[in-house]
Parts: sequence; C-alpha cells; structure tokens
Amino acid sequence: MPRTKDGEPNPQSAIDFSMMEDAVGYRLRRAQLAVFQQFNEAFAAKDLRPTDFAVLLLLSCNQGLKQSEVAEALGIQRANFVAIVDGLEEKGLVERRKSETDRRVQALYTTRTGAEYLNELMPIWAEHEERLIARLGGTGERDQLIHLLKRLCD
Amino acid sequence: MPRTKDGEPNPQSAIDFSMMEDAVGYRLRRAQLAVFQQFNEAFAAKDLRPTDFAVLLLLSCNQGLKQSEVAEALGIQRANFVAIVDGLEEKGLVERRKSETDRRVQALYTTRTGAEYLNELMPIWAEHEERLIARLGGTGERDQLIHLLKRLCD
DNA sequence: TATTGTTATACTCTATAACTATA
DNA sequence: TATAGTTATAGAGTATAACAATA
Repeated sequence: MPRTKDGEPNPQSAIDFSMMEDAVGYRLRRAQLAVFQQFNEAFAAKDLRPTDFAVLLLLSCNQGLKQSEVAEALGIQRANFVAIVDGLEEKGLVERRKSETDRRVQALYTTRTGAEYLNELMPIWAEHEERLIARLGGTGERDQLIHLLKRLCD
Repeated sequence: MPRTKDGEPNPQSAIDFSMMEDAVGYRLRRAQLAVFQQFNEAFAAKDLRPTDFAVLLLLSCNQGLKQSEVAEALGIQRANFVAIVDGLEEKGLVERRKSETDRRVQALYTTRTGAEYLNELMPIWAEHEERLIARLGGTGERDQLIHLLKRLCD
C-alpha cells in the first residue's frame, strides 16, 4: 500500500529535513544535479555531454590551445582528458595538431564541422540558460548566483 | 620550460574564458567540487563522506525512518543506498531493525555510538559552514545563495 | 631533469534489471 | 500484483603511477 496515491510525502510522518535544507554543500549538489539533468535533456538529441560542449566552446574562442591547457581550464586531469579529446576527434569536431615549435604538445582546433556543429548548439544552450534564469527569477538573480558561486571557488 | 616560474597563466596567451565564466551549470559544478573538497579536508580525520554525514544527521532527527525514505530524501537510489547503510552499520553508527508491522521494511536508527559520534562531528560541521559563510561574505549572502539554489531544484 | 601526452588501473558514483520476502 | 530491500552488473567520472617522446 503506497503512502499516498501519487507518492507524495505523507504529512503524518513528514521528515524533519531542517538540518539538511540549508547546508550549503547539500544544496549545491542537488542544484548541480538538477541543472546537469536539464542540460542533458536539452542536448539529448545531440549526444553531447556538458564537458564535450565546454571543450568545443572553449576552443572556438581559443584555437590552438595546448591539450593540457584546456584540461586545466576545465578542471580535468590530463590523463582523463585524453579520452574526451579522442571522442571529439572521432566525431570530427576537434583536431589535434602537433606543435611545430614544441613536438611534445598537441594543439587543439575545432574543425569546420565542429564550428558548424557549435552553431547549432548555441541556440539550444541559450535556451537552456534562459530556462535557468526564469527559474531563478531574472538575470539579476542569475548574476547574484554566479557572483556567490565564484566566491566559493576563490 | 614552464610558462611562468610558478605556473600562473601566461598573460601573453591568456585564455578567453568569458563564455564559460557565467555558465550556471559550469559555475555550480566548480563550486560544488570546491565545497565538497573542503568538507572532505575538514572531515579527513573522521573517515566520513558527505553522504554518510547526511544519513547520520537525518536519522538523528528522524529515528526509525524506512531505508527507502532516507534514500529518497537524499536523492540516492535504493539499490545504491544498501552499501552506504552497510558501511554505517559495520562502523556501529547505525542500526537496521525489521519493522514489526511490515516485515519488508528496514527501520533505521542511530546507535548510541552513532549519536555520540555525531556530537563530535557537529562542531566540525559548524566550522565548515562558518568558513563557507565567510567566503560568501556573511549569513545574508549564504541565505541568498540557498534561496537561489532551491529555486533551481523546484 | 622536467614536461606533454598517453596508457593502465583502481576506486567511487550512478543506473538498471532481476531476485526474495513480504504485503 | 505491488513494494522494500537486496544483488549483480555496467557505465561514467576521477585519481595515481608509470612510460615514451621531447625539451
């Protein structure tokens, strides 16, 4: 027997959640999961993860960055970044070119296909951000949130 | 040859990060990782993960909750929650008791040891939250952040 | 010697299906 | 039939060490 017909919490045994409610870390995690899920739903037809999108976006404004520079900028360890670039390269969206001046480094570029693909992605992303802004209550609230989140990272 | 002597970004080839800077999802993820890392550093001596702490905290105010109720409240699938309770039970912090009225359910309780352990954890947690409040600029900013994060989750 | 990219590996977290015992 | 807990398993994500090529 379900507690209520549609699975809502039963008020008779409501959980005291007051401690967790305002825990910064807990709230951050729940919000991040919700936003990433919304991102994945918006990009479902595009078969692209948040990280893939971030790499494309970053490279589009910074052609020729070192592989390790992109990894560090996104907070990904260089060992784990290899497979991400592999995937983007297999899709033809990104290209590795050995640097002429330092044969150790792989310089990364978006391909023509990658640039066109990003052009298709941008309106989806803009709409995604607009939906978040609407939830937050407006661009002022969004700016406030970004400001506070940056403070947590130093 | 490193780009600068202490690994700081080289201004000559500074990355244009303007796109990512204010992406809500990206900022949320970086902030969440930073806060969880700080949590883990604060609790390093206690060998306790954020989730373990949340379970203890939740049970301390809600003795006898069903295992699946705790899992759902914390956004963890019941299948994955089994190992978490196993760990807490092996440490003697939490106890499973089969419900008398419904033999299917495991009611969860903090043990005496668990309650005492939580008493030791609370000041560490309070200090952790205080550090976050300081970073944010005060309790007003913390409340503002929590308010905005809740909106993102509905 | 130090750095870049790479491979291998292990560990955590998460998602899904299927089983059991109860209802 | 449906639910609570469990098991097994596969897929991500993450962390570390070591290696080859190059500086």
